[in-house]
Amino acid sequence: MAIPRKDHRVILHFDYDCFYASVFEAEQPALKSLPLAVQQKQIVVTCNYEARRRGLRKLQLVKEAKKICPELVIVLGEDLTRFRDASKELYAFIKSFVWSDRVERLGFDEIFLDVTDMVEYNIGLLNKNTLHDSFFHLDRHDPTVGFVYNATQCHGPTWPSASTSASAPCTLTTALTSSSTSLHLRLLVASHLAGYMRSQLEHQKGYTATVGVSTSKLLAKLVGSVHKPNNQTTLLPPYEPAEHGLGSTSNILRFMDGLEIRKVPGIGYKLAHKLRAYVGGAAASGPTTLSDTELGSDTATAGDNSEEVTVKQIRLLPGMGPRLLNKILGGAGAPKDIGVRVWGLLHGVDDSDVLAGRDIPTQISIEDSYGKLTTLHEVKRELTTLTASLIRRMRTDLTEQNVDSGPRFRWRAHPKLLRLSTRPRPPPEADGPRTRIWNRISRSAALPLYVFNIDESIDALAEKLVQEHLLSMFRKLHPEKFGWNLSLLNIAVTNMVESAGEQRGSNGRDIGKMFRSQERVLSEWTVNESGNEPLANADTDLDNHPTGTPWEDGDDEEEIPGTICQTCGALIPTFALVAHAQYHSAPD
DNA sequence: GTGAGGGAG
DNA sequence: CATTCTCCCTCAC
Repeated sequence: MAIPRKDHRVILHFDYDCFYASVFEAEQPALKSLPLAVQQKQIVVTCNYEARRRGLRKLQLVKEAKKICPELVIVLGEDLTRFRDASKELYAFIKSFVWSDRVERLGFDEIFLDVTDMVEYNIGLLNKNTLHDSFFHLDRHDPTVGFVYNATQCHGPTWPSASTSASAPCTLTTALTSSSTSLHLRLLVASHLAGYMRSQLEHQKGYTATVGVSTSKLLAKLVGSVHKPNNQTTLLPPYEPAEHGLGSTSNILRFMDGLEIRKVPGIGYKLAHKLRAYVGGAAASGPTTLSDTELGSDTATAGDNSEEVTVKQIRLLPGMGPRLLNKILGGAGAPKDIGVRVWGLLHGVDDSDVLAGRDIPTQISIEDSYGKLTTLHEVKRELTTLTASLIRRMRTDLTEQNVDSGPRFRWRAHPKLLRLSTRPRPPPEADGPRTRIWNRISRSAALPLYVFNIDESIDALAEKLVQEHLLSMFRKLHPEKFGWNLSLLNIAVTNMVESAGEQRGSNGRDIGKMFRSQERVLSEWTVNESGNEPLANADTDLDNHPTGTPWEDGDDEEEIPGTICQTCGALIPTFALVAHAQYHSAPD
């Protein structure tokens, strides 16, 4: 069995252009020609390119935005439902092109695809004599499905750009035998797939995307952003210095070197700040002056430190390497391997796989921010509103309709934990050089089972959850009777335990089937009075269960004595109650 | 297991 | 500076 080589992977990164604004434009096409901004609270979270042409930027205050562009059309985007729905729809659309299950969503508006198998298959079918008139096969089993393309050149822009004479253009003029050319061909073929998918996305769904083509998530994402919006970029070989003769350098390094460190995914605000501080402070004295005390001081370099620092500058610092990066970036709470990881990132190294999308999230949370939230009465009202939204979300994202005539809904997963977070507003005059930003604080507790009762109204459940759990959690967070001033409330459910159904991975289907038949067994017991086997037996006898079930052919809905399960909403016959409760109790 | 904190869009 | 409203992961305890 061949071991798949990481540097042979072909990865695409899709990034929908100004996604929130595009969702509104797709709903109301008349908006496309107007400057459009999406508002959350006092912030413009994103705006379309009409608005950007007039000088608007992301994350600007609405006040400033209006001043810059008085004719700006502003829509409210605090409710994320429409964005979540559009994101899911586009994800399913993109996924339908891809053969492997390696299609990973990042946030609402980005997708990574591993298209190695599609590219290899299509390279195998190329005819060297008619490359200019090739056919890209999108279906292994139906040779009529696909599109024609010119396999003698890349589709769309490249990095370095085709016009720069220094590097080989993205064409197939060289021998087909060198390793560089084989990578070249893979990326070239992938660029055509990317172009085709972008046009399908635009014409069938009305969304444009910016796409990157390379061999890792890191590189595909970074190179994609070279040509924005509504375009694509392929990072050309050579990817190894040795590949292209003496004196040449890897395009990976040349590309990475030009980037500002903050642009590199994995180097966030904090790490970039530490790196810039080191460049600014250690330039004169060198690496030996770096002491532990110096590293702990956040304020030593306050004020300045906003200078642009590139990957190259960091890489070429005296003594730079994983060890020094560990000293600069390590410390309390930092990952142990931070030095090696960042050193890899600076060199464009990223071995992480494109993960198959999960269909159950690890966490669901709802939050709102407030200008004034100071009384218990207000808090209780807001908690109730948020909780109702959260339960609504749990129902849409964690349940599915049953196919048969058992209970109408079944929970696909049960969160075990409830968490309440708040963010106290920083006291107005606690300033000076020691100003600490107050982050969120949180408390968690077991999530009571009654929230899973589908038959209870959402408002009633929300009221109950606030009264019986969230208020006491709030008191733990804020023991003082008053005097607090909150800028944010967040309620989350976490620690999902999947009840049954789809799992990830190659044999996940079989495991899924097994659990599904367990579900079927349970459902049968809710309607089948004649069954007398103990449920525990059904557990160990899944495979022998008859395929025909009593109610699948008949449409009879008989009235059966029993109890509605507080956990899954199923009607449980009295004799099965104990076993059913055991089924719900979480495995350790 | 809990809560803080850093990363992402 | 974070700001919005999320989601994911790792760390010290």
